Amino acid sequence: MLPLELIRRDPDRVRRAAQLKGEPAPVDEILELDRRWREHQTIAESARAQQNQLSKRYSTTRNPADLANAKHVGEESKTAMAEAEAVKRQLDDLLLRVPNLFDETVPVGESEADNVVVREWGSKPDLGFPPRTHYDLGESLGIMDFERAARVSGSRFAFLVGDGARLERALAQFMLDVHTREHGYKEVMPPALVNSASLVGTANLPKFGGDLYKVEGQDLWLIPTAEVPLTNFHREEILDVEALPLKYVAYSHCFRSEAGAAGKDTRGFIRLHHFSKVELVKITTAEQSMEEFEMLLADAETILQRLGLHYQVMLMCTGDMGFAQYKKFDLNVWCPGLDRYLEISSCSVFNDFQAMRANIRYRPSRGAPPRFAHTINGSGVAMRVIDPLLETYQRADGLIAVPEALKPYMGGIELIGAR
RNA sequence: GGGGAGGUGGCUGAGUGGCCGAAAGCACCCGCCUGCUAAGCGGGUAGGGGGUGUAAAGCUCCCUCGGAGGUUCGAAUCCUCUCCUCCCCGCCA
Repeated sequence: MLPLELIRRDPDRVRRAAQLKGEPAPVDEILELDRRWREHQTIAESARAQQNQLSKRYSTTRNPADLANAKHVGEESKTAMAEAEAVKRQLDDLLLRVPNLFDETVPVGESEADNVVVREWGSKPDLGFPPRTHYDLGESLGIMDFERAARVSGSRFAFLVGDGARLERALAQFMLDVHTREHGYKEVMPPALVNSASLVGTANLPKFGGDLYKVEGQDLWLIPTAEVPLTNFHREEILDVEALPLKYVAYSHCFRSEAGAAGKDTRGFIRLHHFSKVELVKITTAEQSMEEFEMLLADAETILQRLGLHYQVMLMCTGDMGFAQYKKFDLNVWCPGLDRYLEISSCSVFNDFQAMRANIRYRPSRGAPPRFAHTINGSGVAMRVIDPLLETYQRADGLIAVPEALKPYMGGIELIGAR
């Protein structure tokens, strides 16, 4: 969230940022509630101060008049305090609904049409035959099964079978190895269920609960991404500045109910209720965060480069970047069969927006007051990288060549789908 | 799931109704002392919020001893609920 102090001092800046992001921001209500909260709090606290004084005096004098007065102002303070707390609760709830500001380098725009390609790597492959889609290939090779998944679970689920399942395992292993051995991330196996406080921390709640699966009757939710447990790993902590940046990588399963998304990307291994990915999370100082963000993006790109997949780096515009993000890049990988780019990674920096919600701080130097950390995350990368991989490495005979980087992880096989 | 013991500051740990935002120790910081270091001596060091202040500092008030309620003029301390940790038993991948 944004500091209340900032909203007080420069409400226009907050309003403008929200407007350019296409998000509502209850700035006027907040200012009014803030005024009322402070008013009630002042009354309550001065009554309380009187009560403390009288109580203290009574403890030595045992004067019945002090006791009576203490009781009286005690009641006054209780009433005013209740009022102040009620207002504060409303205020806090609204504060959680104010979108983040954005970096000055973010292009202003309304939709994905205004996003900017900042660089490309590789080029569209020329297969020399009409390319097939990954789901066509996957089903005919028997490595993806959507029909049975629909029967077992419902629409938008998938089975990976045989070499397909092995490919997922190989990719996870490969990505984790690169990030832990070469990029210095610490591997984590996080819980897939988290409580609502964690989801508030990463800003999935209170606004986006509809996208999540919740366990009935319990304060537990299935994670939509490992970002949630990884970022909240240090919730309510004051970190040692020497330990920063903290870098974590996790392979996890992700669950999204994707409300309202019906009709788009209904075919293929694309928009599933349950998928997996490798996620990168960093916790840094304010000074380091932009540099660490660029490095995290490069770490994610490394995976695509090693896999030999053509991609573009897309800088998201204000209208397409989301509620919590301060700046965001997508990595879009070319899919010859789908004949379009598919988002395989999304890398974001949040500044202190999440850290304020999750209360993650560090002490810049000994004796200095704690400051909120900056958080960064990105997919490194999503398992649906399988899609461009199948489509890029398909052969005219319908089999899939195993990319060099994955060969050590695929048990020596050269071709996927060969009997 | 059943029975028992606990959750206090950066850490260890005392505190069972007011003199406690909290002893003592460790760690850390400043100073003294010492040829240097160590030891010793003196002092300091929790977080959040309101008011005041151009701001930093300062001054002042309030809150916080896992969390939420309650009793009381007054709660770390008493009561209720809840979460978490540890030990024993049961069950289990």
